[in-house]
Parts: sequence; structure tokens; C-alpha cells
Amino acid sequence: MEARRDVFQAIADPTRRAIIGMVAKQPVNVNAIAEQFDHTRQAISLHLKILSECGLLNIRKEGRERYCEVKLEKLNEVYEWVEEYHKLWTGRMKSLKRFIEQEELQAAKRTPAKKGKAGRK
Amino acid sequence: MEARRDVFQAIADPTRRAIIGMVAKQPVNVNAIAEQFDHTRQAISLHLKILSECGLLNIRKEGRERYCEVKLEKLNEVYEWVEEYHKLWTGRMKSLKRFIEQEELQAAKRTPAKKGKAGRK
DNA sequence: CTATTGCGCAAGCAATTGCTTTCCTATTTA
DNA sequence: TAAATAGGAAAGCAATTGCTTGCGCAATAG
Repeated sequence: MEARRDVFQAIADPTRRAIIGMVAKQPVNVNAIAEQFDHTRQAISLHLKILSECGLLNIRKEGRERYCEVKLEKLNEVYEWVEEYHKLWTGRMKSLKRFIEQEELQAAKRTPAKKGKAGRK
Repeated sequence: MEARRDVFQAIADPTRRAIIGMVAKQPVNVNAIAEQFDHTRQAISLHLKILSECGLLNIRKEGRERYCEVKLEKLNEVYEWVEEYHKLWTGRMKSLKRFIEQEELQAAKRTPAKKGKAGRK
């Protein structure tokens, strides 16, 4: 029932990413968010719940309204994950990667059992 | 049937993130990947398919083996998305910190009895 | 050639998602 | 006080996920 509730899963949904984008600028109340989308208020409400359950959203009650504000720091997990690979794929570590691949190739060639894919006739 | 196949959704699954981590170092063949996990080969195979369908993985046939290598550049979409917010929250934290410090100072001035660190006596 | 190995395909299944509709409860406002 | 208004809770449903089992097929080893 209570499913996985992590940030990666939370941002997997485009609607939720859009909500984050909306709320990042300033706190917005639930109905105002819902109006921007082509879903019922309840559908959006559910997305908000998911976002808040994984710590990305803070819902502050104010009178009969609920103001949502993002806790962007929660995205740090994602940032750190992707940033590591970003370093890898942008220059810096590229030479290392090439080196490793080269090594692999050499190892494959060294393996005697690997005598040419052309095979026999 | 053919569902959403985007990078955000692909990395939402922890197993798939682990696969990316494994393959980032060097190309690995399917069975070698599958051995690292507590799922059947077919389950992993399916994850690989998803990863390759959204462009994160390149599967190169070599004899009867399939070597998987990541195309990390595909993570750029995620990187750019999260990086924007990263800037925002690191910036915001700075200004928020300034704001709080300012507030604290003001409060200390207003309340002479406050035992705050400002130590105004 | 035959057995083995690497791996994909397909069917089947339970759990999860994303959404809707209906109903309910507070807080305002007239 | 009654009528709006903001928004949550629950039930129902189709589509999707993640996984397994079973089968088939090509490449290679013996």
C-alpha cells in the first residue's frame, strides 16, 4: 500500500515537475495550482500529497487555505547523483573513461579463446 | 501499452540507477549485470530494455553476448532541470541566511532582555 | 553434430499509479 | 445563521510496473 516515496520517484511525473516549477517562485495555494492543470483538484491534491510525503513540499495552513512551498534542498539527492555522472561525461574524466575502455579492449584481445569472430568455414 | 519512456522515469527505479552505476565504469554484458542483482535475468533484461529505449543505454552485440554501455549525456535533461533549482536554492539559502541574521539582530535590538547570542546587554 | 550458453520474447500476475466521482469538514462571508 | 469556498478522504477503475516462469533461437564449446 504505502509505496516507495523517494525524490527520484516524485520527480518522475511531469505533472509533479510542473508543480515544483510553479511553486518554486512563491508559495501557492492548492486551488490556484489545480487551476493550471487539466485535471481535477483531487488529482492535483494527490500529487501534492506525494510531494509533501517525500519532503519536497511544505503545506502551510492559513485560514481555510493551504499554501504550498517547495523545499528545494530536498532535490539535493538528485543533484548529487546526477552531478557525479555529469562530471564523468563532461571532459574531466573522459580520458579516464577512454583509458578504461582501452584496457577492456586489450584484455579481450589477450584472451586466447577469443580467436576472431570470423570463425571457421 | 507503449508507456512514457523518458529519462526521469527511467532513473526513478533504484535498480535502474544501480545498473547505470555499474555500467558507467565500463561496458558490461547482460548476464554479468543480472548476477549482481537479486532478480531473474529477465527482470534485469527488461530494465535494460527500458534504459535503452529512452536512450540511456547502448547495447552492442558481440558474438552471443550483449555489451551495455551508458550514454551519460542523456542524463543532461535531468542535470539541467535539477541544476536550475540547485542554483535557486543555494542562492535562496544565502539570502535567507542573511535575512534571518538581519531579523535576529533586529529582534535583539527590540528586546533588550533577550539572552540571544547577539548578547546585547 | 550436439550440448551449452547468452539472451530475448511472451504470457500471466499482483501491486502501484493516476485519475475520477462522490461525499465531508472547516473557515469565511453575506 | 446560511451559503459559499478551500480542500481533504475514500472508493472505484483502467493502465502501467515489476517480476516470474517457460520457451525459442543464435553463437560457441566439446
